[in-house]
Amino acid sequence: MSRLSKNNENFFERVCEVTRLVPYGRVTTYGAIARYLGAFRSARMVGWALNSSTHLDEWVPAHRVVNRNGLLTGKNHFPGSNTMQQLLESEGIRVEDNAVVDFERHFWDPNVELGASKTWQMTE
DNA sequence: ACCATGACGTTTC
DNA sequence: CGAAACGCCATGG
Repeated sequence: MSRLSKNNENFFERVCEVTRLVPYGRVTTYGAIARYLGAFRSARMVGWALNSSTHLDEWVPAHRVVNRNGLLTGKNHFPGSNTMQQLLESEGIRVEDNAVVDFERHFWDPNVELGASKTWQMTE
């Protein structure tokens, strides 16, 4: 956290908040969170924020956040060897080869679930 | 101030 | 359909 601009702090906090809102047994993607925060182009920053959140005292279900392919790309950053996978499996999510099985079924999009889809036509 | 890196995503070959 | 390159934005050296 050192020298984080106000804007960054806001972004960081929102990322943690949204991640905490992910229901039990569900997963979301970095892109979905980024889009929900209005920074679709900064999907990488979501991972950056979550990475920083790991050292926070507040528990953040970062294991429920995967990349667009449903791959547990961040599992390498969790303590232990496959903590992320174990956490997901303990929630009823089946993981195979570092990828979430039936990813679409477990996918939880904040833009849809939170009903903030008013910013849909932002593409054009 | 510049270059290299990263828990991503999309486009191009 | 699979791999590579590019783009984004912030951090670290």
